[in-house]
Amino acid sequence: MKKDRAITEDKIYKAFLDILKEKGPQGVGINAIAKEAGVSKTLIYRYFDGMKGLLLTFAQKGDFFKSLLEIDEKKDNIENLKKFIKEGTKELRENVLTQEILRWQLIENNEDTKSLFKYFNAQVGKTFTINEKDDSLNSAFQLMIGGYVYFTLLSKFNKKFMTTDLTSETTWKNYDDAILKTIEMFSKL
Amino acid sequence: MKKDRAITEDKIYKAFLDILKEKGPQGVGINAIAKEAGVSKTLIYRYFDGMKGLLLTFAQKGDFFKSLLEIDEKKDNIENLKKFIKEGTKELRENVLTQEILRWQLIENNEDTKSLFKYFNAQVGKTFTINEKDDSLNSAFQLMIGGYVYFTLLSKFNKKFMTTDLTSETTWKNYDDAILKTIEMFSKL
DNA sequence: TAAAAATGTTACCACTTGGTAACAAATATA
DNA sequence: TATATTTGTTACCAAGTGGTAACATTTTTA
Repeated sequence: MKKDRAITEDKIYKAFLDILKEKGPQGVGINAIAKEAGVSKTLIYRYFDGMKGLLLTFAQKGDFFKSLLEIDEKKDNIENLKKFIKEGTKELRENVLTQEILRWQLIENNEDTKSLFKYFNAQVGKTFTINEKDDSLNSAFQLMIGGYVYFTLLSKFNKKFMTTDLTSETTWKNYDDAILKTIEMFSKL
Repeated sequence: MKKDRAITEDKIYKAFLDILKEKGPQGVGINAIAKEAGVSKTLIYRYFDGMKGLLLTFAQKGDFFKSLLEIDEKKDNIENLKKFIKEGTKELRENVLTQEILRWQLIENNEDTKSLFKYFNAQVGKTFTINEKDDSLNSAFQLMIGGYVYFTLLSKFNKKFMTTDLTSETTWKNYDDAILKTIEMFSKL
């Protein structure tokens, strides 16, 4: 049998990502990862120092949130901000990995996840800060982004929120428009 | 030893509520409940038909969300709506049980939780529908409520969101104000 | 009071969890 | 080539999971 540590490490890491994407944070466990990777779990401890190290590697590689970073960073005028919102919300709904990390932060925060959340949130902070001038716009904006995250996560298990269809593309467009409209109104004050 | 089924059922149910409040959805398990109640787990199956029945009982009793129902239902004018928002958000931040059910909906949806979520969401729907007229106000309002829920749940494990302090009372007041302000602006269109 | 029914506990089951020790096989080094 | 070293698997461990069967005790009914 051929032996290659680099390949094995890759198999483990890929298995971790796949499980996180498919089963969410609850599915991520040593046994499950080893099984998915088709490899003995001993190697996860030897090469990654277990779950803790695996999450640290994940955090440092920063495989999440990448496409958002490519968006134009200039958010000083309304036009750029609009574009940023549109791209950002789209990215959020498409990037399952990012969704699962956000979900993760809602259900636990221990020694293992500590590093992951720290790196992730630093990344979010760098990307999502807008203006410090208007305090009420800032709050309104935060709430709406938070709401967008909430409904995105909710849509994994629920097709509807009250009467709103979370599977409909129109719903998300309405959300986008509502954010843009709100920002415009606040800007005209 | 004294034997009384009613008392035992109560101990089990209370234990379930306590665990859900303290440990969240992940802490809720047959063994944990039996231990907390100080009772043999066999009785949970005999009296409640296991987890499934326990959640059904919970759903039907409707111990969640109760204080919100006492708020004046008239939300036709701005003043009443404002009051409703203020009371509603306060209730959300104080009612841990409601928070944990909301959290639960973000991480699973199986045969056991089905009934619970159904009853709970029906209750939410009855309480939170406002106006069907203005579509963009509705979307904006939903997003902000969703954001409020998101940050409330997030605050259990995270003290901050970006630069915002989620433990500060001022933060939540800012959120309240932002919602009210947004509603006012939309109403004046 | 005697029999039947309801209530409760103990002990077990098979399965999964994270974690490690012992060993075998392949690769690198001398 | 001989010997370390690295890579990998198997087999185990203790603890925890949901679930049930067998048994003891108390309460109710006849």
